[in-house]
Amino acid sequence: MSENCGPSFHVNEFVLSRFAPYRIVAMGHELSRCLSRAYAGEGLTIPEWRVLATISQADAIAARDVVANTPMDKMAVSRATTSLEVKGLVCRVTDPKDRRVSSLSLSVSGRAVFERVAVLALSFEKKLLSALSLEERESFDKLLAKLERATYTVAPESGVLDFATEVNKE
Amino acid sequence: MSENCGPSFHVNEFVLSRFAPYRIVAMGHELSRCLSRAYAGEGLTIPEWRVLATISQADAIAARDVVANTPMDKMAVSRATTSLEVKGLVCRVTDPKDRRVSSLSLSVSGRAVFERVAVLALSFEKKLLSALSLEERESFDKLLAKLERATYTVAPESGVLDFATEVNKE
DNA sequence: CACCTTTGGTAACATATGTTACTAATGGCT
DNA sequence: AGCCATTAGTAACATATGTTACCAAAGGTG
Repeated sequence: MSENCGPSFHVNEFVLSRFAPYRIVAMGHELSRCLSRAYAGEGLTIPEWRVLATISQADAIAARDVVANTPMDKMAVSRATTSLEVKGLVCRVTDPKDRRVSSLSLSVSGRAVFERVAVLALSFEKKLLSALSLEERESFDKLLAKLERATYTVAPESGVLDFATEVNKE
Repeated sequence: MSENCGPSFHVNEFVLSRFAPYRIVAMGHELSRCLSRAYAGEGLTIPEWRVLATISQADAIAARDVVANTPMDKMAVSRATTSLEVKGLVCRVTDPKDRRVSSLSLSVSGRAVFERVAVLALSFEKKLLSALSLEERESFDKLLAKLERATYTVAPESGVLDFATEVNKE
């Protein structure tokens, strides 16, 4: 009781509604839900839309690069890709140079679907950001970028922020 | 082709990595993953931790109020509450005034678990926000609050932002 | 006080997501 | 070439999450 030199804050400080990570997660959840209306109309699921949108950013892209550029593991990408292929929205071609990788590209109808959804998505973003002034928008963009950098500055291989060290050390 | 007076932006504007809602969702996903390490050590799942944290904010609270204050539907809350009760971390008592509602409160060990996790969570938040200066932190807080208001300013009963109207109108 | 409506919560089912292995293809390395 | 380590992707299983329908308790309203 006299050796009380642990973490410097008291638990009473914890108020869920003011806890930044929670607020971001909760908002992300709600945004996701709102946005899903845009692609649900096209019969797309969230991972399908993410894969579609990621492929759209290039002429062709390997599945592993989709994994590297989205918050999805390779299984999720694999599943979404398969169903997109079944729907005829993406073409999957085995790369002759390295027959392990499959090169993904949008079909004509895939690009059409993407464009219709993209228009809705941009409209949504516009409406959301209209809550901020131009300067505020720029400011938010910068702050978000800084936090992204902090978030993705990962511990060696665990792929996660190592926050326990600060607490556990004597 | 000559009547091209649709939405004012072109699809080429859509770049996933600059799409604000996506960035927020992706960051939320990563934060969630990082944070889960804090309560995984206590054997808690994400919804369990949310319920625990929400109950901790009051002496006792009805399950429906947990639903109202978290991004979870009532089924998710029900399940998490049941398992927390099984683990002896929360007490569920039927309200004698209205026997439909169950009043939830933390047990002694439940509070202990909460406090241990809360310390880790606060430490994590501190580390995350250390990427920002004090002024930046205040600024981010305000901007986030504005966006939250915009996000949760819902369409009548759908509970979602009504962004389609802007697009569909002639 | 019956009757209909609303509300809090759960059961049971369907779907989605995460995990662990496994296969196939490749790239060194000796 | 022969062998081991690595990589891309998937199958099969276990969990988790979402949906629908349901029950039991309240709250009105005639």
